[in-house]
Formats: sequence, structure tokens, C-alpha cells
Amino acid sequence: MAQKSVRIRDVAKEAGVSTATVSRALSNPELLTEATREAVFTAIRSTGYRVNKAARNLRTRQAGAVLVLVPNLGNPFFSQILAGMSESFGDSDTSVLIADTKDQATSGKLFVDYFLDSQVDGMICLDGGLSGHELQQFNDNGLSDRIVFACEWVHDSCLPSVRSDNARGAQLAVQHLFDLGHRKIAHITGPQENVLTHARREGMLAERSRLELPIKDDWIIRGDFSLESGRQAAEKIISMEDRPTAVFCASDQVAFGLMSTLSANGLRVPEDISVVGFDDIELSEYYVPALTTIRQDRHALGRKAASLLMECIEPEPVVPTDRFAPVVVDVELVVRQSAAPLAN
Amino acid sequence: MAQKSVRIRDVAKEAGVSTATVSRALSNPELLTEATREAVFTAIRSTGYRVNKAARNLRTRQAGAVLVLVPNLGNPFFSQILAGMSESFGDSDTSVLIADTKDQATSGKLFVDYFLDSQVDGMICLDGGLSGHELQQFNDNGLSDRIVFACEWVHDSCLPSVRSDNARGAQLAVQHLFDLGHRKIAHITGPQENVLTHARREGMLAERSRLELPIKDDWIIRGDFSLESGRQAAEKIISMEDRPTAVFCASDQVAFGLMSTLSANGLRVPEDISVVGFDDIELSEYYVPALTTIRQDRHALGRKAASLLMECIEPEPVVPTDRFAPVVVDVELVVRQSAAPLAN
DNA sequence: TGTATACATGTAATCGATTACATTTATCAT
DNA sequence: ATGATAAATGTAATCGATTACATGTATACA
Repeated sequence: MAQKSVRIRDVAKEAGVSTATVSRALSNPELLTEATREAVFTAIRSTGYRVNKAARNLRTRQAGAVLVLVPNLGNPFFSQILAGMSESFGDSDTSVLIADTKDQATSGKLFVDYFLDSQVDGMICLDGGLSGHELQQFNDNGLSDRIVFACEWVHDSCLPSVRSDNARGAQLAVQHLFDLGHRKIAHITGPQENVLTHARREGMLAERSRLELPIKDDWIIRGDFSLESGRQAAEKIISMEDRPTAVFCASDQVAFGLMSTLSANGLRVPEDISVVGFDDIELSEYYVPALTTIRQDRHALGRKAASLLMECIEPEPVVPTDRFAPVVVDVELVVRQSAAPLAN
Repeated sequence: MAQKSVRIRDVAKEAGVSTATVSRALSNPELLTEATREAVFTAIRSTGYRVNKAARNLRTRQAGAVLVLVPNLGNPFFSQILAGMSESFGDSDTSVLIADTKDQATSGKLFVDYFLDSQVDGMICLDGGLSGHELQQFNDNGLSDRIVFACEWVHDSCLPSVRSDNARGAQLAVQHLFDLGHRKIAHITGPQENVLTHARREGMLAERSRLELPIKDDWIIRGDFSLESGRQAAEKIISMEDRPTAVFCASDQVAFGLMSTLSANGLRVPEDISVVGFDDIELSEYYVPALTTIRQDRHALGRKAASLLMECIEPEPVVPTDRFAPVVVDVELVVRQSAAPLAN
């Protein structure tokens, strides 16, 4: 690639040892005598040697990289997760490839190809909506032990995953609204087949019936986590004859879309309608009004997913008995201004 | 990596040709007879052969990957750019590594290391704030012809770059406010050393003097593109005795931070203060009020940066005479609700 | 027919690091 | 002193694809 080419042989010559010894100094320093080790490292420094990753990868049959599949990079929700991951991968000099599952340009390529082309050793998938076909391919190629799901997961597959306590989040949201006096609580869901949609919807329904709140079918409005779906939900709500007084949204983005459109139609948040989101992305604090929401510890999600994956793809993976039990990360209610006591 | 190991030799045997022929079928199909080519591809399909990238990379001294340096992945501004890039890289099966320059976890690693470790062939840098030290290292290693800047760039370096017409954007913003009757126009800048800060500030100053608008030093408020800096700027503005009637912000995020805090302090946008942003991220349309802003064609920026880089790192790079002239992408004023006619 | 030329394909060296196995040296018990 | 054992290091095969060079074959032209 570059013009320089200090090879391991050059270092060996410089240090007066064999290439094997140099290699060992790098990967198993404890096998060497203090003295030789020193000599090798001195030679490495004086020659400016850097190991050639391609050669190493070829020989060790590893890629030194992992793939992270993100449903939508445009959603700022994901950045902190990626930061958490790079923290865990940090020292292991594993590179992180990021692919957007919604990206038209790359959609021709199957994700299993990254493995088959020996480009990555493992994958963290933030998209629970992988097609059964894709998953089947992972299975067929014996790759399913190199996948970790984070945030989302695949319903009733037993792949390892890290996730927030979604049901608990939904419960906190509904309870908060209940405590503020609200009884007519609507919910804007995520996309229909999504596992998060399901977990949050069930959590909210459970809490709603525990509190014996009235249930109306059209207070469950289908969305898809996007700003635009929040806008559409707002239009539905505006046109209802029996309007809810509060709305729990499956994501902060939905809440923004909702509030924006309510406001454009003269409905004030929180005076006329209270709104609670889910995620607590950075912007939530700076929206008008500041969004009351459920905080996911995105950094922890990323960090844990990364270390879980590293355990899986290590040469001698530790296989704890509960390998398939999802790692669940706590959520937290963040009270701001978008939900207020019911006016009467 | 996986257990399977169909090697090029296996394909060759299956097709009754030599490994060289198989290799040629893949990289220079036109060298082969129709018949042999067919035979090879049939064998490839029947064996399920996939080229081993590590081996190819080792032999060709290429990495088949590029690095994209992003100043802050949490800023949704960058996602569309990445999408644009992956569109350009799409067919060339180049992998894209993304690194966040603000990422603590990776900050120990110098970016030049990615090259020296032969992990990437080129780099697109969205951060003009690379230290002189880093840049020097690229020079020292003869790597400066493998870098393309996008959005930001390094002042007075002659590295190729793709950028928006920032001065024009600033001009459009000021002119729009002027047309609405505003004369007292403030500006919240980006970080002090940033090239965008400079370009936009100068653009706004030029337009302001062209229109013979009053100039007050404390109407130029230092920010850093972040939500938080918008909040701080709002506090300064609120406490001014001679308040501007309109504010042009160096980024949408700043505008959000600003509006959020103005609003929390009882100042209405746009009735009391008009606000114009810069970027047009997706959320701008859904803020309350919807943000009037300068749209950057992020997709085009990404697409062009990627193809520019590909030209640079091709085996026989085309060296157009104007290699160092920045590629400039048009901007556009998007009128929404955050800027309104001056009330009097 | 013979020779020059272009074209298609094969042979084998090569990219640079890792590691199984071999060898040497040091340590220790008998 | 001798052999056994462990520790340190070296030798050389290997990972899998690419490609310079060699070889073989077909075509054209004299």
C-alpha cells in the first residue's frame, strides 16, 4: 500500500533473531527471555515496523473486524451505542464496519456475505427485522454463534442479545401519566412486526389494565419510530371525537413529529395533550417543550453488546450456561415539560 | 474464519483450468475465451467459491477499505453524507470504516495508523480540525494523495475537498432576514478555529455590510455547532439591553438549542426573535416552530467525496489539472416558520 | 510452407506473518 | 557425570490469491 516495506524479516535481522521470535514478541511476549524481548522491541522501534494485517489475517484466518448493522444511521439514537461499542472494542484493535440496513446502495449485498468474504469475524445487529432468509443463511453457514443482537432482537430465536427493559419503560411512562391524572392515554407504536413495538405495546397495555384505565382501540396508533409517523398520528388524534389527553410514543422521534403537528394545529403540549417519548436522545432536552421520556442507557447497551460479541468470537469462547438469556439494561423515567397534570 | 474452504485451486480443478485462469476470470474476464470464462463461472457457482479478501489484499497490497472520519456521529447531519458515500462506493466493493474523531475510546490511535497498518487505502475526512501533527504524518508517509476532505477542510492546505457553498448560504440567510425587515441580525458561530465557522461568518459579515446593516460586536456570539452552545447563546441574547431581532445560527443544532432556551424564557420564535439555521437536518422540519434554514445537499457531498477519493486511490489515478480546486456544492434556502416579518 | 504476431492459458514465485515441529540450551535429579 | 525435562529459539511449511514470465496455439502474410 505504502512504499515502505519493513517486513518481519527485517526486524528479525536487525535484532539478530528469527522471524518466529519476532512474531512471538508481538503475540506471546511471555514466551521470550527478557533480553530477547527487549532486543526485538528495540529493533521494531528502530525499523519502524508495523505488522501487515492482511498477512496476519490470511494466516490466522481472522478478519480483525466486526460488522454493526444499524436500521437507520440518520436516527441519532444510534450514535451513543456506537460510542459504547468502540469503548469495548477499543483495545482489542478490532475495526468496526458500520452498515445501514435501509441503505439502498448496499442492499444488494447480503450481510452473510461479509462473513463469507472473510471480511468480519462477528456481527452486532441492531435490527431485529432481518429476514428469515438472511438468518437461515447464517445458520446454514454455521455463523449463528457470531451474532449478537442489541436493542432489537429476533423474536423466539435464541441468539444472544442485549436490550433495554422495554416493558418496564412503557410501564414507567404510563404510570407517570396516570400519576399526573391522565386516564385517556394513547400510544403510538413502532412498526408492526418490530419486537420493540411488541414489548412496549404489551408493557403499556399491561400497565393500563393494572390501573384499570379505559381502553379504546383507536388509541393504539400504528407508527414506525419516524418523525413522519408522528406527524401522521397527530392528524389522526386531532380528528378524533374522543381525544386522549396523553400520548405515550414508542420513540422520541415519533414524539417530535407528533408535537410538531399538534402545535401546528393549535393544540398545545402539555396544556392540551401530554406527551412522553422513549429513548432520550440528546435533542429531547432541547425540544419545545423539553420532552419527558424514557432513557435507555445507550452507552451501556453498546458496551455490553460489544463485549458479549467478543466473548462469542474469541478463539476459545467461554460458553456460560445462560448464553442465551438476554442481557437486560435498566431504563429510567426522565421528567421534563412535555407531560403535565391533567387540566380539568 | 468459517469451516468451509473452497480455494481458487478447487475451482481451477473443477473447471479444468489453472488457478491463473480462474483469477483472470474474476479480475480481467475479457482476457479469456467465452468458453473458458463460462466454464470457470460454472465451477465457481457449483463450488460456492468466494475469494478470500485477506489473501487478495496481501498480494495486491490493497486494503479494499476506506476510512471516514466524522467529527461527531451523534449529529444526525452526517448520516445522509454516509449514505451518499455508500452509494458511490456501492459497486466497487470497498468497505467503509467509520471513526468518530471525538471518540475517547479510539483517540489513542492516530489516524495515520490505519494506513500504516494497511487497513485502509484512503480516507475521507469530515473534520477540518485535524492537528497539524497528524497531517504532517500523512505527508511524511506520502499519504496525502489518499485523503479527501468533505464538508470541512484544512485551511490553506491543498488537499482535495468537497464542500458546500458556505458563504453563499450565509448570504442567503442574511438576505432572507433582511427581506423580512430585520436589521439587527446576530450570528452564532461554530467553534473558533473551524473553517466552516470562518466561511459562514465572513459570508454573513459581507452580506451585512453590503446591506449596510448595523454591526455590534456582541451580536457575533461564539458557539460550537452544538445544542448546548445554542442554549448558552440564548442566555447571552436574553441578557442584552440592545437585542437583535433575528439570529442566524451556524448549524441547525445550535438553532434548536437557541430556540429551546428562548422559549423557556418566554421569548417567542418567530414573533419576538427570528431564527435561521444551517444544514437542514431532518428534524428541522419537525421542530416547533419548523426551522427556516440553509439546506446542504448532504447526499451529493457524500457521493462526490467518495468518487473523488476513488479517483485518487485508483491504481492509475487520473490527475486532472484542477485536482486541488475544491468541488463546491450548491446550497438552498428553505423557508419555514422560524423566521417571520419584523413586528413593529 | 515458414515465420512473425497476437492471443489464450499454464507454471511457479510471491505477498508477509504465523506456527507446527525441530533443535539447542539450561536445569535438575540421580 | 548422565539422562530426563523444560525452556528458548530456529526452520520452514503454510494461509489463498495474483501475476511475471513461459509456453502453446491460432492467424496472417510473404
